[in-house]
Amino acid sequence: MFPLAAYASLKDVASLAQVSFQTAGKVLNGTPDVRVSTVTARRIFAAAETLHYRPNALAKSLLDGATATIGLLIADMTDAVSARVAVGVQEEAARCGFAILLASLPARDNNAADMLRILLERRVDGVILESPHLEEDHEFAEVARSVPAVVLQHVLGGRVPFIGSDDRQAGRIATEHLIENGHRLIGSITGPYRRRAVRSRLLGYEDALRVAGAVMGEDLVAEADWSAIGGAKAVRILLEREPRMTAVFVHSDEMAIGVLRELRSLGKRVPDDVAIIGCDDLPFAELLTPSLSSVRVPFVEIGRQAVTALVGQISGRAPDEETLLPVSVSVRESSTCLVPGL
Amino acid sequence: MFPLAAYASLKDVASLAQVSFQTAGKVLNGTPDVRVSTVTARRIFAAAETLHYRPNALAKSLLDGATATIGLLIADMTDAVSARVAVGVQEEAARCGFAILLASLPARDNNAADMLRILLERRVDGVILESPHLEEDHEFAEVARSVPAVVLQHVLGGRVPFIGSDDRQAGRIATEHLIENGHRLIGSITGPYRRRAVRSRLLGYEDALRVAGAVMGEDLVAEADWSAIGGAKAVRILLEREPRMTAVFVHSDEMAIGVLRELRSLGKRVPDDVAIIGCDDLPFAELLTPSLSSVRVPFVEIGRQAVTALVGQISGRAPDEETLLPVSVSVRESSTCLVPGL
DNA sequence: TTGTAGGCGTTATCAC
DNA sequence: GTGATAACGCCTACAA
Repeated sequence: MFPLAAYASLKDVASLAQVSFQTAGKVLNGTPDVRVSTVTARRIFAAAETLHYRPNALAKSLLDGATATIGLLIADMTDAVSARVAVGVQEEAARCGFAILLASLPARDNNAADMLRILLERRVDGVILESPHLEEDHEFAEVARSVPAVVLQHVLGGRVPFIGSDDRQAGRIATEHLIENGHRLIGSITGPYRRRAVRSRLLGYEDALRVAGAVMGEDLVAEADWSAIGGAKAVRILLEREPRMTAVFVHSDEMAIGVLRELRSLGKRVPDDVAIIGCDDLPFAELLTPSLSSVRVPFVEIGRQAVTALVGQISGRAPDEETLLPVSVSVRESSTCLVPGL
Repeated sequence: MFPLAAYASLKDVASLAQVSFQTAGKVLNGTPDVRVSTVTARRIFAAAETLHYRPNALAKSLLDGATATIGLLIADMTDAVSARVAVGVQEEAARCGFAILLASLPARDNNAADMLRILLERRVDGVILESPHLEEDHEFAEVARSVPAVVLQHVLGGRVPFIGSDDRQAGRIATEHLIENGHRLIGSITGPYRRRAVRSRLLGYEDALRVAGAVMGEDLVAEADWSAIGGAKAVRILLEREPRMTAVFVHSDEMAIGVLRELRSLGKRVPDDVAIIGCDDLPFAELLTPSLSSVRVPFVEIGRQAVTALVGQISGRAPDEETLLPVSVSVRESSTCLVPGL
């Protein structure tokens, strides 16, 4: 309960052990050429023990210019996706001996610059940037390029190593899954078009439709805002435009919640009347009724690989410009007719 | 994309601006007695700009013995509860100008000591400790007492400021809610007894039963392990012991998922045959079918207040020994008969 | 108006 | 075997 000033220093230890602080340092670090009498050494260890001595990493960092700390900028930790990424980052960082300096930026105030300042002033060895809404921010991209960094969403001008999931594949396999279940008139409820991931998923969706010779058209696509309410509105619009639609690929599980609710209140059964597949495969997907099929995105793994790439980069290895992790389909009730053969 | 060594220092700025580094420092810090010619000042600012100068917080910390950084030890960020606490911590810390150094400890290896070492060596000004499974760890408690700290679960020997929710009240109001809905034979599915929060909730449950003159007894209580599967097993045991039981207070939403499933597979309707109320009120509670009533615990607020208390403590204010935040009941379908008057 | 001196806790190098 | 010196980047107090 005593203030930081009470952290013991090497000098405190040394004076208690009655040696010079350099000797104390050598002994405590196990320096190879420790030609110190066993008695002295024991005295030093004892002193360190009683004073709860802990080396001051700040001083060390000042010397060798590295902090063994990674800055993690996360858009919103409440968000299940961000939280999962953070877990992966933390796990792998711990394994590599790196600490995590955390900064998150509630969308309300656009204080990304402030947050980055906090990280950079503390001399993090590199940063991992997860902040979708800054995808089009010039200054943000500039900073990302000025420091060892890995981004989890594309950044204006590129030239920063990117780790993410294969969004085009996500759109494709989701749609293929619906096609395999006999659907031909398949809609899509997307996130905001300005997000690159959204456009990629849309491309994948179209890939699958084209290959299958299924119906395509603007009427079948509705843009929403990632929210459940947005999803609900979008599905209503789609059904007005194309009442015969029998399946929908929704770009996020969150929006899919709204879709399921809206369909229920419209008297449509899922999956019998309309099949649904979401995207992200968050834990709650299997808790919904009907349970929600979804494209599994390996968020934790993305976090882990971001650290791997960043640590590599910090130690001088040239990083890959882009790493795309594969996704898969988690099949559940919302996309599979309970009466097969239909 | 260049290494940390490339961070510009005050000296770099000074030599580019052709002044001594002390002058540069004064100008950039806006020191009150800046009697520097406007031209010189402008030169210095320009130099700082082109070099992307950022003060080195490490060096500053070395001088004044404070890092404006809080260590956050979180049991498991995957856990929705921990994640919410982290959000509150991050929010409030940002507001107070503190950074967060994150350490989490996957239960598997008991490396709490390692994690704390990482934080302490980096000279955090204080720590916030959320690690339920260390509630009975002596060494852990010892460390918590040796540094400005706030704990989010009780700690062996006490004497560390605690912030949490009023668990006894949680047990009481959950049970009262069931009683008000006409139930007399009310079971409880708890977390592990060794957890203090569990024992408190149990006390609150008994308080409510006693006041109402409702049935009490060991047969009505089953201990589980926080998991959905554990919840499922527990409810089956309770019903074997007391088939007439009409309501259950479950100590976590996670366990309540298992309870809902088990009841469904036993052919029991919720809430008509058995009413359920969970605890935590995580976002998924309202997504379940039937939607789950739950005791709302203000996790984000707990995180915020932990920071407030810690920052106070760091700046010398004596902290409260214990702060208990009030909880409330979120009423949903699982605990309220759709046919009122029954 | 600008520059100098000393020190924060370390470690590396080198001398006794 | 042990200790002195210098350096990392910054700040405060003081001298020119």
